[in-house]
Amino acid sequence: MNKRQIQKKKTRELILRIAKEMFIKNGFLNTTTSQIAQKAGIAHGTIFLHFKNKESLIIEIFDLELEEISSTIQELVFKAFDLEQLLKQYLELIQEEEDLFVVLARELPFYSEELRRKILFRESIIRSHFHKAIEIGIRKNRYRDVDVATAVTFLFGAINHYLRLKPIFVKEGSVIEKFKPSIIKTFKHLILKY
Amino acid sequence: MNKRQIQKKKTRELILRIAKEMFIKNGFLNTTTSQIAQKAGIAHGTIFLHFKNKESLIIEIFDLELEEISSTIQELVFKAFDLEQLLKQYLELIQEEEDLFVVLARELPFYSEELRRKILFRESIIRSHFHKAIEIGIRKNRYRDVDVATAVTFLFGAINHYLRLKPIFVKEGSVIEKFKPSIIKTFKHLILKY
DNA sequence: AAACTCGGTGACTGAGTGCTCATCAAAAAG
DNA sequence: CTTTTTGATGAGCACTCAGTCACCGAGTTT
Repeated sequence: MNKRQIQKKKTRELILRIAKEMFIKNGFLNTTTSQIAQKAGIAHGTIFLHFKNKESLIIEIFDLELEEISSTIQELVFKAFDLEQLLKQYLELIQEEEDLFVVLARELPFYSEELRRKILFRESIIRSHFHKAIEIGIRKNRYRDVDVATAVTFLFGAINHYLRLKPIFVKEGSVIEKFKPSIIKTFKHLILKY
Repeated sequence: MNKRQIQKKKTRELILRIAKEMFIKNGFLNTTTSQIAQKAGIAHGTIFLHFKNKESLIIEIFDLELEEISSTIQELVFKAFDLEQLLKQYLELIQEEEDLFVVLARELPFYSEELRRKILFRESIIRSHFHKAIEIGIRKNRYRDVDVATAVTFLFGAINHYLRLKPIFVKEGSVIEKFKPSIIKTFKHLILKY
């Protein structure tokens, strides 16, 4: 790898890093390519030297992210095949660093078919892990015999509902931190036998 | 009221009606003022004769809508002070005609402070009704002693989750209709004693 | 019937967008 | 050292948007 190739790779990675940062902070639609270029300290046109267009830029970022989160969750499920632990660790995971997926999911209806399909695919992966964990609890006779798919929707919906509102409440200084433990506690309470 | 004033009022109402229709269909951000004017058969500039800007247009629509839904829900709670019935009727209500609020909530993070506050206010009204209904169930010893606020979030989250995905699934022809009864059934199952 | 009023018009503005391409300069090749 | 290659540049393109304003003509008043 010569000097030119190294520089090129570096610029490419810089764009990816800055773009991801800004997409997370402001969403996809609210981030302009000019802003990305400006913050990265490169020319506007450089972005389109490395990526066909704005969409293929986020798709690459999303795919990298998907790979990472998939292996993380997979690991998580293997380590803790128990709903409560899984739930707790998942909440910590998405709490720790603002997740690109969560931000993208907010703008879901406005994206291209391709990106939407990818986002829903990621969602289905996470859902399937919760599904499995609940199913096992039922089989072990620890959980009530509920409709698993709907229970997962409740769970997922509550988490997303919280994440959707989080940036607003955080900005307004309201305390919503107790939400995390209470989600775990309540769902446990709801699903455990007596 | 002379001819001119009648015409003016008529035009104003036409704009409100068409705009609401289009905001529901395509969202606020994806509807242009030109589109509204074109569909209403008026000049683009006429809109700004009646409303200061695009935002004050939707705010007026939203306020009218809020008034209507508030009284409807209030009535609903008085008629059926029981969670299952309330839930069922609420789901039917938002199912029947695509709700402006639901559409707006999808774009929530991208709006002005004022509009966001209004949307969250409407949300809090609905939540409080569910809250009340669950609390009563617990007091009557029919429901399990859960954390009510979180239970409402589960419920609300599940409904919103469904509504958020609905337009996508409907477009793709997938069947999601069984979701509505299963949400009621599962929540009832989760919250009822034994 | 003339003068005035005022709601409606739509070409226009200017700020923004994603994206392009002639040009440049530094690195690589000869 | 000279020529060629190539990544980066940024002014500028075509386009979209919300919002403006000089003008028109029907309605109202005198």
